[in-house]
Amino acid sequence: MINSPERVAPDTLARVQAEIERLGFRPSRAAQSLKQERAGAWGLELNSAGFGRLGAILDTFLIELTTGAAERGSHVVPFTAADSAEPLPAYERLVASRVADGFVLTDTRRDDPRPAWLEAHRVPYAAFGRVWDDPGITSWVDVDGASGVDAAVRHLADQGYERIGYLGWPEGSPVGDDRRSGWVRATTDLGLAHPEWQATSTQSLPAACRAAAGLLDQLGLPGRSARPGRPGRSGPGVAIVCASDALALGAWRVLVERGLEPGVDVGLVCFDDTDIAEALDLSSLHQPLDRVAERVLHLLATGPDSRDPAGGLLLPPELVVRSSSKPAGNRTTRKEK
Amino acid sequence: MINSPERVAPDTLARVQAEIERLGFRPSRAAQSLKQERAGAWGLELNSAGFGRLGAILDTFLIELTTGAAERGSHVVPFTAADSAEPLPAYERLVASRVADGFVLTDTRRDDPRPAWLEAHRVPYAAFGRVWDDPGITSWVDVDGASGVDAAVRHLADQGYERIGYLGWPEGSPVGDDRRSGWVRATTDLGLAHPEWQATSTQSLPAACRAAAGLLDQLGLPGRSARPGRPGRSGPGVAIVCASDALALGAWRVLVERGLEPGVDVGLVCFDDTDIAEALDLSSLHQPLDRVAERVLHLLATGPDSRDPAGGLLLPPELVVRSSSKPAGNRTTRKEK
DNA sequence: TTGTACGCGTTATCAT
DNA sequence: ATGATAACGCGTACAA
Repeated sequence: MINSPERVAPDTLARVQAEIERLGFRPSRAAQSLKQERAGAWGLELNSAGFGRLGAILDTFLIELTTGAAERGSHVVPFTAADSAEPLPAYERLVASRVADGFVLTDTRRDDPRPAWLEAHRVPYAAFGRVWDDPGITSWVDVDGASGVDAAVRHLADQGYERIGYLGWPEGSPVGDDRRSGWVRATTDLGLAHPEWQATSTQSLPAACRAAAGLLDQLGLPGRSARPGRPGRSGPGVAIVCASDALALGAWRVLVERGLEPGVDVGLVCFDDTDIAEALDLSSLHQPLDRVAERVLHLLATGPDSRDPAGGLLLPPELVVRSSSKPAGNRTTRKEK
Repeated sequence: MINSPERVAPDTLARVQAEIERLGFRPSRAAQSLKQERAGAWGLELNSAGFGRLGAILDTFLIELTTGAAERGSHVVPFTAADSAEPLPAYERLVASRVADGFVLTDTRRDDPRPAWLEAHRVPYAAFGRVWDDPGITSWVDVDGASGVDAAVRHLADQGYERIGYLGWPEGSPVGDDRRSGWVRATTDLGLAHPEWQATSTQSLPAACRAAAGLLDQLGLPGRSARPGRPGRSGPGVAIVCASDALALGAWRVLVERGLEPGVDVGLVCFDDTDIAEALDLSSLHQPLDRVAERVLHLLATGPDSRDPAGGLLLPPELVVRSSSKPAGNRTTRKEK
């Protein structure tokens, strides 16, 4: 009766509604789950690695996911795998005890055992991050790193920077290679290609600093000693695009140490738009996590769209322009909060 | 039979176990919840403010909480309040539909409506963060900011720093005032008290930089220009304790801009031990989130301990010593990863 | 249009 | 020691 109000007399409906209000009645989730044979919840594996790699991204994603799920009458159940190298038992438990109807995958990687296992057990899932192992799997959403970096390069070029280098992760990581390819593509298109203007580093700060320092030297940047009077510019504008906020922090540090100001002296754009980017006022590529969450939940609810067998969905990140990509000439005020 | 194996004949038990294995039987969580009239889950409100203020702390806390809950056979159900200023309806919904048996509160604040509401409705809860409004409530765990900062000051004094300033948040926030009191206490105890050696700032970087610069001037620190040859030390060692990693980032920037090296030239210790502290190699006060989570879950499971009516539990943070609090003389190697 | 009865999967109680 | 049964709260199919 509650679930099909149109089949009931108006006055009885009103009477029932009144009682519901009066008693504060809410259906019991457990009883609903039992009857409907579905939990009304999606599992989300929390692995410290994921939080680490994604920086402050995953917590925002969790909020979006939680909010979106609530709008669709579901919950998110976070869980951890005892051994993050062997995540399957944890998934199996949740499925077997029917705590989760399906899963949201994050931190997808090469040789990820989860998609195959979930397919084999006919457990619904949707991934934030491409499913790299099987192009036939389309149940994912990801952020288009290449087009993001491409846009960053074009933005820098628009701002007048001409010598645009790239500070990325060592080759081999799918995400890193994807992002780098955007730099290659855009600099080539713009006639600014210099394949040697790149450096790689892990996420560790000392390594990032070393890599950034080397890259800046390559790009022909004068050290602090060479510019005592701080003249406007010392040649064609130099800029760096970084594959992550952590790398950008290293580059930022080197700039500050050399007495250079991000933006004015060297352009800097990074990926992920975490707290760090905001704190340092760095231009950054912001991932549309709300739309990712929406899409993931949609995939979960409906299954991969059979009309769209082409593949998963690639969402472009949005470039948030801050002072680190504004040359002196282009800005009105400086360092105002 | 499963739940009281001692009341069953050994051979039948074995037979049943074998079938359980063979069939892969797992009790349905929904049916259990229905029968036992408890959800087996604890609600956790996710508000962007909390994630913001706590920095990268809350995501780690969530992992600890999730892991700990799993060990006790429960789950964590994250949820968001549509209007974070009016969180109660969201709590009410979860209670009414019996999705959560109780709640973990974070981001407790003055005039927090949640504890009173939960008490009134006899809903179990435990807070990470003191319940400021009612000293009679003991269902909380918190990190002892005062003793943490106290320890940081003593550590700096041990390392030979003598002029120890404090960079904190504006007065009025309970957490900030608590941390500051540790500085007051320790400097007084050590005979190093200089109430004027403090500055306040919000979490924003420009503000933090301004405050840090002013504080350093007060502490009598020479600028870069005054120490061209970089002599070992230019007077009694200067150090700053910061109320957060964000403030420390501001202080760090000012130091680097002035050509000073954290630790060698100016001691620096901060609170929270987020990625930033680790990245910049800053000594930091690490919150024992695993123990906080343990205790919160314990409180939830047993209710506030009636034998311990004194109040909640205050856990001391652990000082992680990195290069930013090691004067040149005390260190063996520098800047090694 | 309204009422009733069954069953979802467990657990606990009660006879056997 | 074991097997049968009721009830947890809801949704739905079917009867009235």
